[in-house]
Amino acid sequence: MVMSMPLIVNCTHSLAFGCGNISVREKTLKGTVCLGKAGSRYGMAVTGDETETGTASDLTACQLRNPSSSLPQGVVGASTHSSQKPLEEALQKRELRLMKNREAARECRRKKKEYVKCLENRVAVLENQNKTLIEELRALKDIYRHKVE
DNA sequence: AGGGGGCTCCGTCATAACTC
DNA sequence: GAGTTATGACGGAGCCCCCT
Repeated sequence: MVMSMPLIVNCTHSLAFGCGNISVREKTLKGTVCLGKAGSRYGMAVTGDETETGTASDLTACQLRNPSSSLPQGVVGASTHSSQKPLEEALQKRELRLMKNREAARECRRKKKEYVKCLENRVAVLENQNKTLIEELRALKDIYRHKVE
């Protein structure tokens, strides 16, 4: 995407996804572009300057997916030398967290879809406007040409 | 029929950003 | 600073289409 100026698109459904600047935050393992929270949390941004940072994304998928690392503190190995209660509590806490995150992910995807649809609509509107303006310009040029002749 | 590729959706993880 | 929320990345599952 090449944009010299951030294109602000007024979109009633923009919600968390503003239409600001999109910057390439980092290069990932798959080589996909990460739409970072560069401008602000509530803005997608498009700028010319790309940065490449060494973050957790530089790790392998396996390194990132150590299952035990995601367990609440105290869960790993807790069963070996403590009663069952803290373990159960921790597992419950984890379940709750996963459930909340599941919901959050759903909502986030819904908003993103809505945002994309909104942008597509905006593109259609602008294309129509552009066509109309071109027509208008052509007509005015015609009128002018006839006048000078 | 079945297998491969592309697409979409979902759950999970990691982490930045936010809140208290 | 700890806890919470939002979101990109990733991998798996299911579906569809096309080719053999």
